[in-house]
Amino acid sequence: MSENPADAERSGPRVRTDPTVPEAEAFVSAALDRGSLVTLFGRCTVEYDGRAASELESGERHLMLKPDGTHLVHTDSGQQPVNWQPPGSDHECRIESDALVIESVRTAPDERLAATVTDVAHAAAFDVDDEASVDLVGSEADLKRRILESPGLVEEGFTPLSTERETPAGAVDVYGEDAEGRTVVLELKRRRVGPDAVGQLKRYVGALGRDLHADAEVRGVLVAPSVTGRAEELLAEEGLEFVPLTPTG
Amino acid sequence: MSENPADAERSGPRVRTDPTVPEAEAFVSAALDRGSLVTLFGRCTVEYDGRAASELESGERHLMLKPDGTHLVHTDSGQQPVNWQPPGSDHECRIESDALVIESVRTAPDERLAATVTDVAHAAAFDVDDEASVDLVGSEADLKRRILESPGLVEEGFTPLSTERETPAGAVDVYGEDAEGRTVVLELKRRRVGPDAVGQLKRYVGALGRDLHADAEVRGVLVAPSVTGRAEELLAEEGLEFVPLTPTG
DNA sequence: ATTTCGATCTCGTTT
DNA sequence: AAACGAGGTCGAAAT
Repeated sequence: MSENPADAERSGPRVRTDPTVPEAEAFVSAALDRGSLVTLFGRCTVEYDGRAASELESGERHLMLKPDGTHLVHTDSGQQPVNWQPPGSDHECRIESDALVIESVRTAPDERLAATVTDVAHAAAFDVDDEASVDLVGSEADLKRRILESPGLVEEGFTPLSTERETPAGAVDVYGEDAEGRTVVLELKRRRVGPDAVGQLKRYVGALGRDLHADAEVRGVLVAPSVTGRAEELLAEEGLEFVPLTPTG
Repeated sequence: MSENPADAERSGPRVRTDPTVPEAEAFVSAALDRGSLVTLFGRCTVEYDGRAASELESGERHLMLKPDGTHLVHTDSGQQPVNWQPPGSDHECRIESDALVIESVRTAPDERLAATVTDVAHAAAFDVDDEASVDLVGSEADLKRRILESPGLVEEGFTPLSTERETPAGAVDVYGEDAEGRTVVLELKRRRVGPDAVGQLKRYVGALGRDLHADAEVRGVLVAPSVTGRAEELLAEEGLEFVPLTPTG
């Protein structure tokens, strides 16, 4: 297919509605070569093989092909794509048995997604200009910042000494000492936590206890907005503590 | 905006290229009322407030509005949307200061995503017909099936007794006994595992030990394709075992 | 390249 | 509604 004159003139999106399969193949192929973001809507089957394997029978779906290799297959419900291929893949498209096959492949791990589109209802190609990146507030990093600025929020007399303290069990979130000079390990979570975080904290406390003198007392404190019932039991069982605190004031 | 005659005739997607903001507002509003899947491409800013809070400065992005309330904002890279709103939200669109504002709101938790589109390059609405669901192979459920069919894969003489065994720490993946009649707890993972899975297994073994007689010996076995170094250390430290096995033969 | 852990994790299941 | 764990988790930082 030769370049559509209407496309050459404009700088905006290129669009085809109800193209034939050969038209769609030429359109998508050219758009991928140009490094555009490509979207398609139509009836297709989808096959995945790699870390697992999956089959998706014929239905209408929305496909998105990103220039970084991402391939997303969306239905009309759910936040997550029904099928996908991660960034780093190579997109290829071809015609096979009168259908448009779009295949995205990557290595390490070896995996492959193939969408076979029998009816293309719509195709579009966008050249994306986006320099901005998202500015987020309310993460665990914000909780850490809040504690370092106001250590008294954890408890009267708490003094942070390090946020990079390495242990054989990994790096602890915040390492410091209390008013009596006892070692304190903080495990931070931005939201309500379950038993997993208690396990993590326990590993840090144990590893740090072995790292220091045998007679050293190490306190473990979980800092989060709240804890579940099971996590509370585990905390008591392990002699660990909890301080309620949110990432934002 | 009155219904475009070309739209009424066709059953396929409805499309607008380079609409004015009022045209786009009417188009999106009608499509949302119809329960269509709506996509837009254009220059916008995005604001989120809820579980956290974020700002995204002006740039070109792809928006997807699903009839279930999902709102996805994609850039030209990355598998994940740069901003989003989960299913269960209500979409609303309006004009504000010559821009198209699309806001998706939900409660429990209270959160809100608003995209302010200053230039609409493309808008489309699709009525999705998709009955099929994905058929996946290679999950943890497949690994469990494989073990129940061939318990000898775990070890000679292993006998599964239950896959629903409840403990105070939750339900164990597989509960059984070895050739000597000792209780065995299996924790299954479909892929290479880190320290978290060891912690999980340890909780089950501990809970089951307390549940049974005080003198009962409970073996804990992690079944997965492989383990990381730190997980291996933890296994040894806790007296737990590892059996290499993949979900698929 | 691998390991580790956070995430506005999402999603399903069960209580 | 809350809790709990899986996920083809993804993504980023550290090693």
